Amino acid sequence: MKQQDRATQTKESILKAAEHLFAVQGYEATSVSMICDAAGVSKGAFYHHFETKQSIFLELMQRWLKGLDEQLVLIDESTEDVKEGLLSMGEIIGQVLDVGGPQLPIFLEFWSRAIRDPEVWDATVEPFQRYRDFFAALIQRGIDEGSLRDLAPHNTARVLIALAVGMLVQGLLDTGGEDWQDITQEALELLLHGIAAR
Amino acid sequence: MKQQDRATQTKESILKAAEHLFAVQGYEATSVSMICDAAGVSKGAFYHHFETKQSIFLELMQRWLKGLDEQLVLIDESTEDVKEGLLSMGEIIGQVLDVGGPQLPIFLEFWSRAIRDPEVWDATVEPFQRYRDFFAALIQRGIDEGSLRDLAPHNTARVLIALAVGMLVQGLLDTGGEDWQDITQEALELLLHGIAAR
DNA sequence: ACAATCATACCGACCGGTCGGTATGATATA
DNA sequence: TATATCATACCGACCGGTCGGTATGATTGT
Repeated sequence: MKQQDRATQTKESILKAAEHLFAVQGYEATSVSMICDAAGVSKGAFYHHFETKQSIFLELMQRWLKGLDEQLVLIDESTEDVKEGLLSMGEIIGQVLDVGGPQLPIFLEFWSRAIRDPEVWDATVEPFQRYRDFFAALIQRGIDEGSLRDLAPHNTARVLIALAVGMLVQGLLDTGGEDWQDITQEALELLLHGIAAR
Repeated sequence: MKQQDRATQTKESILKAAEHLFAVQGYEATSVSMICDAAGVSKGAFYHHFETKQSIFLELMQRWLKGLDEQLVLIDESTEDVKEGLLSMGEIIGQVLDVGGPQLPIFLEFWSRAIRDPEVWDATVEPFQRYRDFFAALIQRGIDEGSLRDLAPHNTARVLIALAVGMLVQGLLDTGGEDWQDITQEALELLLHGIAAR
């Protein structure tokens, strides 16, 4: 096999092992050695491909958010009706809880880190502000076309994000088998009642 | 001075130092030795009063939640109108962000722990389910007296909690000087528009 | 004397990260 | 094509340091 192929394969197996261990045990509780063992790779290999332990998380986060970004763009393009676009956020949350469920706990860990570490903040929080701006723009569109009340778009977007984040956190911590996608959908409809033009 | 008085004083100074350090640096980043240094106390004293490092956090959490409980009871008693009672949640969030602001980041840290550690879960998450039940009861009251639409009270309560949690998280992570109490108040009014009987 | 309260010294595990060295594929030269 | 040279990928022992926790003795009020 070519040298480069082998290299990327190694790096990929490290990333995969790290992703799994982070999800199951959390970030702090996972040591670099454990990642190496799980990946069947030496510590030297690890530090050949990654500068620090934190850098591997940041790379994982980047990939993860990229997927979210694409979903948002998809919604943006396929959305004619503004209200419908806002409602579709419920689907996203359901998908996020389904697909990325096991890895979501790391977010809590890194949100708390983001408060003190600017590098972590850039990688984990800043993207969410982009999402907020996205929704704010969508809301502005709704106001312009007269389907939404004339509310401050940014604040309203904050409310939407708050709803999403709060639902995610509850979904993580509540052990019961609630269907959070349904609940979120319901909540969005309630909110829309308040936001929609009369 | 009496021996017991001195003992409680020591314990209190340990708690105070821990609370401060946890707030500033986070839980994991704060070592037992640091707490002892800050409290002007030896490690022996620490482990005389607390079984483990985690136990000191649990005690702090208990006290903290007790304060929240009292506020809720206060609202419950002084509330004649259901809608008004729900709106007052906005004030609570504002107060929480004001008073307990510096210590809130620890919540993120322990929510992520709560997912794996049942003891932490009991101390940090279970209380919030009581709050949810509280709001569910309030909503039920509103439905009974006809001021609210006939929606599933538990799910609606979840939405309220989600809003609160989401606002708190954003308040922690957004560096800008937004007035989250105002925004929350606005959000609650929007939601009430959707919930209120027509 | 005796128990509660605290100080000191210390333990063993583990952590993120480094470093000297090697194995192996890529590349240039003849 | 054969060989010398070099760069990349990887190994695994090891380091300084920190951590939560313990064992034991001194002090002090009762």
